[in-house]
Amino acid sequence: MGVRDDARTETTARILAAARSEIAERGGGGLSMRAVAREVGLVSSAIYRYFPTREALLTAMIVESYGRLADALGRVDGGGPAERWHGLGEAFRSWATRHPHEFQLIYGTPIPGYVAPPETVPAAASVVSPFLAVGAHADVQGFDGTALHEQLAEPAAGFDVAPDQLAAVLAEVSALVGFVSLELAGHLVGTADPGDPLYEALLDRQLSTLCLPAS
Amino acid sequence: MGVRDDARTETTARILAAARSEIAERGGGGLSMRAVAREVGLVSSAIYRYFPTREALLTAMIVESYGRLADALGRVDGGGPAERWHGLGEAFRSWATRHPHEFQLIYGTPIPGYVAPPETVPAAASVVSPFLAVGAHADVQGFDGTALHEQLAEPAAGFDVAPDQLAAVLAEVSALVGFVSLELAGHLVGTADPGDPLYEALLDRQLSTLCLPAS
DNA sequence: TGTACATCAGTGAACGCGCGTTCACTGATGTAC
DNA sequence: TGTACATCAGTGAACGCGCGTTCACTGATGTAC
Repeated sequence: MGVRDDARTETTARILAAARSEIAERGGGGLSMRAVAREVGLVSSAIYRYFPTREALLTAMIVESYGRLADALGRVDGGGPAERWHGLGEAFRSWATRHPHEFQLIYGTPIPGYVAPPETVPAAASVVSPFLAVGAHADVQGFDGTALHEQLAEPAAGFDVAPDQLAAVLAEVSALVGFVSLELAGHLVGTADPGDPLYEALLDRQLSTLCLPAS
Repeated sequence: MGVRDDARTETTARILAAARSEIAERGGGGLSMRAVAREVGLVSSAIYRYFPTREALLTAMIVESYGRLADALGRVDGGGPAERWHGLGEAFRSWATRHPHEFQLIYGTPIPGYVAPPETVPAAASVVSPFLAVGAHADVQGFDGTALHEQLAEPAAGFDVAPDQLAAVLAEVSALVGFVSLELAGHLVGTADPGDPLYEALLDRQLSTLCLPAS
């Protein structure tokens, strides 16, 4: 690792940071190679020494965002399954509130013309994983349709949970995504704004749906 | 209503239709005045005789999309509250699947730089209304926190429902939005894809959460 | 250790593109008398 | 009913802008002998 490699690592980091702040201002769809270069203090063409294409930079940002959200979830600890689910739910919304555009980047409207490459798949899974780890303790009722079980048998085995546990976790995580999306977009203004009490109630409802043991 | 007024009405309709097809191809963020003009067969500046600004055209599209979704929900009928909720859920997802970009336009990532004017608020409410009409028959358990009730007392009165009914309906509608968003974005590929069985299970879970009477 | 060559980060100009919006104009439609 | 004027839809040129990406270049860093 000579001077050159150090510089490359550092510049790459600065580009990613600049891209993140660009996304925070204009959203993922508005991410512009030239704007990022400007912010880093490089001439626009220099970016292409690091990311061959806007798509590549976007992919890096998406993977990084999943990672940061997963990290935030990973910091949740202690308590029994019920407390952990609750903690995960809080951490999820709290991260989204602090990084709305990164949240939208991964769970919002797909960016027109951008196709997520396969490397984003495990990154996306790393967010669902902690929820699944807790969901493995759920005594799920009602997610037991035949078609559903057939479809989910294989992926559930891969995650080491029962099919109805996977089904319930997917449904409940999508409920969290929905709530947070609406809240960030201002759809709750005029009714449940701020959203804290309703989100609390939603999490409590999830606990009773999932029949998670406490302590 | 002379020739001039007729022409104006018709051209306005053609512009809206063109804008809708543009949105279907590039999404709301990519809506371009010039592209719409091109599609209608007008010179680009002519659009400004009809919509003074891109914002205004976007607003018209948003209001129209809410209206179309509300219409689709309005076509759901028959049965008791449980069947109607189920029907509304199906109609919601079905409309979103048929008009993904219009769905994203209203429930997806806010368009950078666009601020929704007040006229979009009643349009948005017209989508929640049918769910609330059914939710008024719900025997809701668990959405009864003090803070939540205080916050929702006034809006709930406006909608002629109890605060815990409003809370539960908001939470459950946001769950539908979340599921459909994830599905449209391809987040369920690899697990619950196609999403029909899981969505069915989600609706069934909602029925039992809401304790809606059948028949 | 010193020299010759290869690598590669960053430069600056250029490509071709599309965008929102303004403006002076034309000609057809509408209105008042 | 006919004429004079006002309205307004649509035109075409122009404004100033930002974009992604390519390319030949320079000079500093790295490597082989």
